[in-house]
Amino acid sequence: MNTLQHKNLDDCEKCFFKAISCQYIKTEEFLRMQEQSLRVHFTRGEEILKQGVKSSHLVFLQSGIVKFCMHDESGKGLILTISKAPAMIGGADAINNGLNLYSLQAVEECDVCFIDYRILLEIAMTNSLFMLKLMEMMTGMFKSSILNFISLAHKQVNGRIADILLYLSRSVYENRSFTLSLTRKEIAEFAGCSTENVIHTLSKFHREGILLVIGKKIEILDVERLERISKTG
Amino acid sequence: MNTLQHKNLDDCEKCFFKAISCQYIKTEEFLRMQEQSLRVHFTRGEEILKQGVKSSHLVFLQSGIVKFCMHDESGKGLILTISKAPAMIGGADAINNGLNLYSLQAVEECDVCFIDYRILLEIAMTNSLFMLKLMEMMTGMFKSSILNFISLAHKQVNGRIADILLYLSRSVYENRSFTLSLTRKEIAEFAGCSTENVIHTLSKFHREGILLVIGKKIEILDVERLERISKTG
DNA sequence: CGCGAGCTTGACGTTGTTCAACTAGAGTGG
DNA sequence: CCACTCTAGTTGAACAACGTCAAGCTCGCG
Repeated sequence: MNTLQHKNLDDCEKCFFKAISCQYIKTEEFLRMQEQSLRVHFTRGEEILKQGVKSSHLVFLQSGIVKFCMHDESGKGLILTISKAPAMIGGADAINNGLNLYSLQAVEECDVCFIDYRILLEIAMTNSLFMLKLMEMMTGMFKSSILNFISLAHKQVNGRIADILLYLSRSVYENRSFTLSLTRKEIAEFAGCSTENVIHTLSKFHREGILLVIGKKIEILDVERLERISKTG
Repeated sequence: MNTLQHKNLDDCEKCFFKAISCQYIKTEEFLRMQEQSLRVHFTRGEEILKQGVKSSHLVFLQSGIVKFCMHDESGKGLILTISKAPAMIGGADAINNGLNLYSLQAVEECDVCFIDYRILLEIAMTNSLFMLKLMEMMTGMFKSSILNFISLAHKQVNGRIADILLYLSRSVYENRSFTLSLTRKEIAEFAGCSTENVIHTLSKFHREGILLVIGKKIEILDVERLERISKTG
């Protein structure tokens, strides 16, 4: 499936999840968790988590970019959201009942930690503040996908693409200019429209001087106009 | 704003939230929470919670049906989901940072409890199992709206209306035949389409023998066909 | 009896999908 | 080193889906 690195203290030293955890729990508790955790490297296109499978681990993204996706009954793909590291990206389902709501797939090279849910819970049970923090991270995870949906569900394609570009620029690549790690087809699955429509819209924005589009390289030239398009739908 | 009933032991006796809570916490702890809680009655159209306002209370729906809604920049309404009692309907935002993501509005006569978040948290901090249960209820709340979105975001109107009808029938009214407490306009805001389109689609389903539609009264005659429409988009 | 809100219908233009044809780069194998 | 093929991207045209508009309907309420 993919190269599995050994648990490596060096990797965990600079870990964001460790930093947060150790504000609340003792280092030896973290190490106990770490022993039962897996750190795995994924390359573009590999599946990190599979929709419908029982989730027994909390999933934390150390580096890279992932997509949250689903396949509906007709087989068409569908992207819920895109997240960049560091972030909690899965496992909240473990709390409830257990089946993953969505699949996770690497969009770029990724490092991912799978943290054994039982041990995590065991530790969290003795530490309310830590539990609260976990809760916060999980609801935050849901929140961001809901916000994405809201911006997408009731607008037409111009506005949706504008939203996606603004989102990618602000929250993923954190730059007005970026090199897409998504294909046009993936953008289409994110926007809920056809690939051709994405291309038409991108080249329209390009013609109108809102964007600079050269293959995978995109630069937002006129942020305000893009925001206006996002608002007017 | 609305008629405010006094805290009434009788009302709380049959409360679902109490039943769940008291599996984990002591009765006197619950009573302490109850003292700082408000039970409020709402009638159709009244606003229970306002988007953007700081949330300081957990909101629990005792009886009735509510809609989760938002207003986008252009002022168009937008319904995230519909929930029936008993359910946790708001306040998960309190954990995070505080502003309500969405508004809540009564669709029918409703009884709602506002539970002071600080006291709830105080109690939950001393009781991990209770905290875990709360966490479960909150993630469940998000989950249901995500599931709704998924079914809606990437289908065309036929499929979306079919989904909404199936959802209302199964999860809200719990009957193949029901009397809508929503207007066509509200269904349109749920489905993300125009009011006219809702009407066209409903009467098409009626003509084709899938539904019986007489004003607000709807009966699903051919569940299988409706499911097929939901799947094929 | 008249008014207004919600509902219904059909016509028409816009938006978006589908299809088919074409281009460009990246392997692959002889 | 050159076909060959595969995938991603691009373009335009035809067609279907959907929103908008305008008109009329129905029912409840004053």
